Amino acid sequence: MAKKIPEKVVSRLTFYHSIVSEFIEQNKKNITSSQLAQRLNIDDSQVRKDFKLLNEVGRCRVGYCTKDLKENIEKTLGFSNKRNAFIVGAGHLGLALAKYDKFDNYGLNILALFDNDPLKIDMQINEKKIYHIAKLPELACELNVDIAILTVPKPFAQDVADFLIESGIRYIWNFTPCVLNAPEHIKVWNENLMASFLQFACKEID
Amino acid sequence: MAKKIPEKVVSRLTFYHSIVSEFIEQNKKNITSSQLAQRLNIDDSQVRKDFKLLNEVGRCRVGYCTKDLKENIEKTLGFSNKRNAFIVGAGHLGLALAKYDKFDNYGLNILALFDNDPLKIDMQINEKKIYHIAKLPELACELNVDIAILTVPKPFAQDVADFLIESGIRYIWNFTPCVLNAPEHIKVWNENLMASFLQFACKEID
DNA sequence: ATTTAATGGTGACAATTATCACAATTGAAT
DNA sequence: ATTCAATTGTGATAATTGTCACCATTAAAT
Ligand SMILES: NC(=O)c1ccc[n+]([C@@H]2O[C@H](COP(=O)([O-])OP(=O)(O)OC[C@H]3O[C@@H](n4cnc5c(N)ncnc54)[C@H](O)[C@@H]3O)[C@@H](O)[C@H]2O)c1
Ligand SMILES: NC(=O)c1ccc[n+]([C@@H]2O[C@H](COP(=O)([O-])OP(=O)(O)OC[C@H]3O[C@@H](n4cnc5c(N)ncnc54)[C@H](O)[C@@H]3O)[C@@H](O)[C@H]2O)c1
Repeated sequence: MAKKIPEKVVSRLTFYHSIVSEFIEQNKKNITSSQLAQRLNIDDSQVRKDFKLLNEVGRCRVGYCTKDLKENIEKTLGFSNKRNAFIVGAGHLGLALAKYDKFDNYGLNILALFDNDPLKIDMQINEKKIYHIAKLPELACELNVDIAILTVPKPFAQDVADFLIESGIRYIWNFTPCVLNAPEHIKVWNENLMASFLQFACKEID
Repeated sequence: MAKKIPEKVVSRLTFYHSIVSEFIEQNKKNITSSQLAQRLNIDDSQVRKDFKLLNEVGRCRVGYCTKDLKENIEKTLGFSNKRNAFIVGAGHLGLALAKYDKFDNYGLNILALFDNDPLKIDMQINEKKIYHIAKLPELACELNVDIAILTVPKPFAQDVADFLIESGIRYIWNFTPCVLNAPEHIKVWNENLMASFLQFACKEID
């Protein structure tokens, strides 16, 4: 195993997966590289190159078998390789992420949310409970969670991150507009919506 | 003008901007490539290469002037080049985006939100009003808006997108897990959180 | 004035990613 | 059976992106 899949390919694979799932729902047995390419606005040879990485073979004049393809993508991206995580900050964004149906299926198990607003404590969202942030160290240890999704307001982001790190969190998926300061052994992944928009804006609008 | 800035560089520039702004708040006059690199966990020569693209020159043993650098990044990324947009779907995610303070500063003007839930109509969020979705065609025309940020639940995504396109929307920033079907002249930009996580997961956690 | 060490600048190279062109295959039409 | 056209597979090539090594510069220390 352990074939390294390039970053961009990973991104496309998730899109292929989504489209293929749709085809399967519509009882379509096959899908061609150009059907996928058209939908994503990319070159069809790109699609075939991607599938070659997965050792997925198609048939001329027919395309790829949707069922096989879907399973292959799921295996490649490791959707069955579950990872546990907490959401920290049960505000609008935190709740939206907790509701996002894809995470559960795709290997990211969100076990609970945390907040410091007394009104929110003990609420349930999508079968996940909201705990007081003070409970996090204990629960992180107990449930063996080392991934946190950070969605608190900007002014508190650094302090909360420090607290998470003290609590044993090793991986922070950062949705706040702060570029966090963290020791080297902590992995921070900044979600960068602004950059995403600017690329959209530059590439597509100018 | 019109120097093309590569995609990855755009992403890093937004991070540099954030960190430099912080330095300026702290009254720091200069910042070095290695300070920036360390914070972002990248190579310091990368930072210098990026700045070379902006024609930003630093001084040996001193670094880059924070004020100049910030202005340069803002000019390069076109923050003053305002674009108007609507948010369609005023749920958790839509409201979180409406509250995200960065957009306004960085050239994306969100003028209003739209929903079909009577309870939400006429509410205000962050000085933006929520309108009934039926009002969208008229307002899009009147306010000259051709960008929509799509945050409705998955089952309605395609139908709503079709409606947006009929209403004159040309650019759709799609936050739903659907890969939308759209005619060629419509630009769709899929925000892909799953891919983002998988990259984080693969690169950093394995 | 001289030395030193931190820092920027840059060319060479390596790795990744995308595009193009076209041969090979094969289902379907005749 | 033969032809045709759609489709995959893939090598060549181009474009983008990242890393490394090392020189040049200069503020600070002596
Ligand atoms: N990066 C992005 O793309 C993006 C997009 C939208 C929003 N955001 C950011 O996400 C963050 C959350 O946005 P939102 O709209 O959900 O805000 P919100 O105000 O709705 O939610 C923040 C939540 O954090 C909680 N909180 C505050 N301090 C806390 C603490 N010390 N410990 C635990 N919980 C705490 C609050 O009680 C609240 O429930 C903001 O930083 C926002 O800028 C980022
Ligand atoms: N791509 C991502 O990274 C990501 C992350 C989180 C959520 N999401 C997606 O974003 C979408 C919204 O998530 P959410 O948590 O905000 O959901 P939500 O249910 O809180 O909000 C959806 C809103 O859309 C409104 N709506 C429904 N049908 C409509 C219609 N026809 N016209 C106008 N408005 C309509 C609803 O009234 C509601 O206010 C979902 O598709 C979700 O899967 C995507």
